[in-house]
Amino acid sequence: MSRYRNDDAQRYADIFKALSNPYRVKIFMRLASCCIEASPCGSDGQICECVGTLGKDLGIAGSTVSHHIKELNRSGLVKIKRHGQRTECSVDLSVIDLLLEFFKLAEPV
Amino acid sequence: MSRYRNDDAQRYADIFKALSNPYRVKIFMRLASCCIEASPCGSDGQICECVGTLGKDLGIAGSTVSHHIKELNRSGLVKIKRHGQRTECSVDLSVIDLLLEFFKLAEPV
DNA sequence: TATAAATTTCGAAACACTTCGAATATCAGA
DNA sequence: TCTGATATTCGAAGTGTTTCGAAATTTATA
Repeated sequence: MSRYRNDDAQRYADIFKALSNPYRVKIFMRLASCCIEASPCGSDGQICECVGTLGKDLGIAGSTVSHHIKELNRSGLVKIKRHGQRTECSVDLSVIDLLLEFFKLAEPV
Repeated sequence: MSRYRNDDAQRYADIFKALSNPYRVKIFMRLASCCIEASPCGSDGQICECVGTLGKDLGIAGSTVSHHIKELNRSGLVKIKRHGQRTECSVDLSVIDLLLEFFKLAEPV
């Protein structure tokens, strides 16, 4: 067990739970992709999308999209920031690094 | 959305759901770690642990450990193989590679 | 200030997950 | 073949998740 810190299990479980729903995975994919494809749309040059555009192609109610984004935010995967009428969302890269480390530790040296 | 294949969302959600429980994360950590720390204990030289040893420090019923391992297996994260009285478990490295790619795509280039 | 747009909160229904102990199954060795 | 060790399946209770539409909130603009 020593390659990992056993105390971190709950933290990782929370993050993976946030990605355990296909709609949330799609939202995450989209946010992660727009860092490259879209031009910066955030208020401070940070790249993000808002709840409305994220829910557009998902075929679920807006209230459900809002709920899913809140879950992603709670886990730390996604940052949200109100700007005017819109809530802008973006992937938090520090959590991505954490997860990359998590799975790198599972690979043989 | 084009850095990712939208159709893969369900597959990823299934894998992350398998890791959305802290006991399953602990089991995964332990299986991932023993590839280095423990000497090979699998029947064919493959490194693994059995249900009993995995559940030892978890403080939950054996039937629950069995259930969690089945979930990990269903998602493809863990291979299981009956050998004698014991069921040997090991991490499937191809899924680890898949997940490393998933999160690498979320990092800016 | 009044209205419209974007989002969140709320309550409810349906469904899925977690965990246990008891019962059952599988297998090695006496 | 009988026994003990290991593991799985089953049924049940409690809890958590998903989704919706309606209502409320927040903010820009007429």
